[in-house]
Amino acid sequence: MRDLKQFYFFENLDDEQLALLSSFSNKKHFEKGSILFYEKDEAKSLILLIEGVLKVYKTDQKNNEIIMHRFMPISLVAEMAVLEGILYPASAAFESAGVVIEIDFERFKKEFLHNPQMALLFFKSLSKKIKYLEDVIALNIVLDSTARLAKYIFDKEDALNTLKQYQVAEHLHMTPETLSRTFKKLVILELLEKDSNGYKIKNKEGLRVLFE
Amino acid sequence: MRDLKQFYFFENLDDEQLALLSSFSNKKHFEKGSILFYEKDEAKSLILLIEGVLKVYKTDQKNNEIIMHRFMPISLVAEMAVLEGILYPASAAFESAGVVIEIDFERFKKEFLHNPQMALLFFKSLSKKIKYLEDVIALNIVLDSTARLAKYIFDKEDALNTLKQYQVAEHLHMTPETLSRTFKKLVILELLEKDSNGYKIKNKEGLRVLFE
DNA sequence: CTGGCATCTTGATATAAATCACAACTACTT
DNA sequence: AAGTAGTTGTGATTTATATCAAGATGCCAG
Repeated sequence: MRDLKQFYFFENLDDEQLALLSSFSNKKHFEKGSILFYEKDEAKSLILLIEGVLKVYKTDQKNNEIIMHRFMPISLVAEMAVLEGILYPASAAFESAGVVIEIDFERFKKEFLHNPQMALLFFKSLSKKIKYLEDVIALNIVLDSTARLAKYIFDKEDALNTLKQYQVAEHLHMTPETLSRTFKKLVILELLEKDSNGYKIKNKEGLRVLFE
Repeated sequence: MRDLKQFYFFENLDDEQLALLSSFSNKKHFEKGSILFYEKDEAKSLILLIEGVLKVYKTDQKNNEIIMHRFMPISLVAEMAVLEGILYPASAAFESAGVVIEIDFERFKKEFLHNPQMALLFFKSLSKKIKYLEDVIALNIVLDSTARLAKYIFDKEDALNTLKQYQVAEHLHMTPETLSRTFKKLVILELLEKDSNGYKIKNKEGLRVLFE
């Protein structure tokens, strides 16, 4: 119940509502690499990611993973499947240890959907995701790899060295080799510098020029 | 009011509710090329596209248009801005004559958000858009231009020659030159044939092989 | 029907990024 | 401390697609 409250989604619920919600919610822990759901599994619950990094991906015929979405806490994951009552269109796996809360959707619908405040929160969560996807499109289809990396660094200044480079490469839809070369290029341009902890921004406005 | 009812979104409303909704809704007609809203305009209404083709785009420093989204009827457009109460993050223009219904969001929120059925419809509409965007990502980032065109043709068999080729090229994020060459390739592979009305599918399952 | 503008096609060239191959570095594990 | 697996860096090569430049086709207006 405390876990539910920490999620901005539910912060406006009173204790009674929270207790009700807890009665059909379920907290689960996962290890790095474990699968949250597989493509074509049935979707019965709303899933809130509250800890860890979760990737949603498909595999093509050559067994390449296509990462559709990478979720950080706190997010609502793959709500489409539950809302539409269809099977999961992709698989989800943890890239770190993680924790989720599963909320039984039938009960949720019955008990909470009439609450306008709740509905509005839900809308916002979805539209946030829409914005995220639109950004992914703008980032990946329009910009070249240097610009993509520059924008990525610019946006995540603080969290710059939290992902492995090959994960960043996946996220930016380029190969690790290209990423490595692109980092080097930005160092040569004196926009970044590299020390024992990884890369650090040296000239933030210079980065901006590359993608705007 | 009849216009509202035709939108699947509202088909479950009774007459009283529809009348109420009409009282703060507004139907507007637009000519080809006209602007529905500009980037940084204030968003006060929900916008339903009920006729025509609407593009949502940004322009970069070189004045290239980046098309974020192309809407066909019947869609809910750019709801994020209203939901979050922020300025439009992109501009929208009609590529054909068009009709929209604008619904005052404040009133909508007050009158309808407590209706669970309505809320659920709203959710579905948003999640439909999420799915669309995920498809755009899967289509454009992962597939090469031949596969993109094959999938496009496969999905729109009937509406194959409704857009100009340069519009299709935009949609598939390739140049008209590349599109032309790719069409030719598919004809050589005997998956398509070309007659006076344009291209026609000759081997549909053959097309599928290219993108699956 | 004819000139003129849009669009589409085709060819030649340039370029960004993927791929392939392997070397260098890092961080665990026993 | 050495060995192994996982990660990152580098060079050489290939590939897909964009770009540049012209020509061909279609299509409307007078």
